[in-house]
Amino acid sequence: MNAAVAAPTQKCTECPIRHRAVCAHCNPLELQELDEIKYYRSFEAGQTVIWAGDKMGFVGTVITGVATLTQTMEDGRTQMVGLLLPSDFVGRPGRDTAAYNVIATTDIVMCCFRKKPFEDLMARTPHIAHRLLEMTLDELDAAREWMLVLGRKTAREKIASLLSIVARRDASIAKKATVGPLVFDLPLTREAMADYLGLTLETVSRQISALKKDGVIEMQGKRHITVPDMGRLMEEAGDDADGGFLV
Amino acid sequence: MNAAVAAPTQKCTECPIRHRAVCAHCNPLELQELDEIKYYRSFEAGQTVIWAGDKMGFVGTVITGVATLTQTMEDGRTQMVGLLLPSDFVGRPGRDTAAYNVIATTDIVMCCFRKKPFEDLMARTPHIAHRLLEMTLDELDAAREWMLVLGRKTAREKIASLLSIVARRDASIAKKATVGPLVFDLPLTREAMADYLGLTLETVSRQISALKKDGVIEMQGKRHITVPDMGRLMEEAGDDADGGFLV
DNA sequence: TCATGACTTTGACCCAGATCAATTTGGAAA
DNA sequence: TTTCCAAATTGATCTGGGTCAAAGTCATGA
Repeated sequence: MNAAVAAPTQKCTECPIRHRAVCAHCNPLELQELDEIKYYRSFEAGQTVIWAGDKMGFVGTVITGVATLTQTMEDGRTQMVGLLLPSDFVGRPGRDTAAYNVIATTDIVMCCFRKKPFEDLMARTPHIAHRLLEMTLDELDAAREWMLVLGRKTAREKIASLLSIVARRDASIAKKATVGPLVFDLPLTREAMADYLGLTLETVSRQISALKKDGVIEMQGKRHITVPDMGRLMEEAGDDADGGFLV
Repeated sequence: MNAAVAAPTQKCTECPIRHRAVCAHCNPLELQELDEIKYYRSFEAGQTVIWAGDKMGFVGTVITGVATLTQTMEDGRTQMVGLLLPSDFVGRPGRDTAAYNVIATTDIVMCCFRKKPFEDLMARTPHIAHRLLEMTLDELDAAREWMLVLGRKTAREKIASLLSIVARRDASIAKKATVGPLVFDLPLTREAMADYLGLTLETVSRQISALKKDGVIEMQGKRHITVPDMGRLMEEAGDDADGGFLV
């Protein structure tokens, strides 16, 4: 039950998130040593956690809520490069300025560690580096999966891919069965979805309407979504139905 | 001079590649212990090093030549998700099947380590995990930079971005000055460039012709390129001229 | 030298998604 | 309850890049 004191190499038993050994219910890095230097910070929806280029004196994980990592070009075009759901790690040991804007899209709570103590502990504790390497490799896989979405999928497939990712992450966390209808809240505005997928918000809106019309999804209000058939949604996303998605 | 025996934490003095502490001239992971278990493999241009899903019993780094990491959808759409230039690492400790197709686009030489001995050594040698974490974080940055290219740049900007990356990597390795004209060979076919950038090969060809016509680049034959003004090229790529690119 | 075939370029046309422009919706505050 | 307004939807039109098709180039080996 008490996942916080599970052996370091053991996966969290509460949250069977694919490819992720830690989750919001656990000590984010599964190490008791870290408990002593952690602290919590919360941010409101819309708040910027940190701007690209700013000094970043901490690392941490998202405990609850959703944040995004974005890049912006001088003319304002922006691309989301990371979607931070509960259990995701933020920050980079060994670098002292943030490379991306980190923005809370819902109210969030983060578990943070000041960078210096964290790095010291990491130097002393080989397991942290292993854990962090594993997490970083998972993130790299997710980024590469996303590159296929950005480079080769149609607008409809892109939307279906995003819904599929959020639905599965949400379902994992909530420990719902993966068969039968799936219900979840979209934690992103249409604009954020557009920035995620390299589209405009109008196209996002149109494609969501189309998926709704075709019965792939049902909506209650603007954010609450029901997926009657997850297999159908994944088919729309252009994925093998057995699910290659790594997020 | 003998970079292979440099202290593990020291950057390679031969190849000042931004964000990368190792290069083709060095022991790929800067650890003498690894010398004892390494072996070399070469592949001819066009050869597949490994298919996605196949068992992968080794990890390694590219020593010379260029390879690519690609993903393919059932209908044949393919997206390159990694460009492996000399010093880049391939393979993932802790996973036994390849996640992507690895294809040699030129003749290549790789320095390999059988996975089991490598993992054993990694468990015993904390520095390897740190080194690998650092490299993986660099790759993640590169992947995210690439996501901006895929999601938000125009075809012309995409081509300029790719040329800019290859030019800089090539220039770094060859230790050329970064001012004045830059000369290099494109190690990719038009089709591979298209798969990198999420374009068609026709669009790639047209945009290269356009950059040539506008004097941004000059070409001798189909692969040999001269960049008279690197700043101009980076401007075309939509980057700040001080160079944000992480590859 | 010529034939071969892979790679590249160029042209003509089309369409998915962008852009511009109104509305409409739904949730929160008064 | 009504008001308000950011977020979302929908329509009309435009265009960058895709698609299909036809040459052009060049390295290779017979």
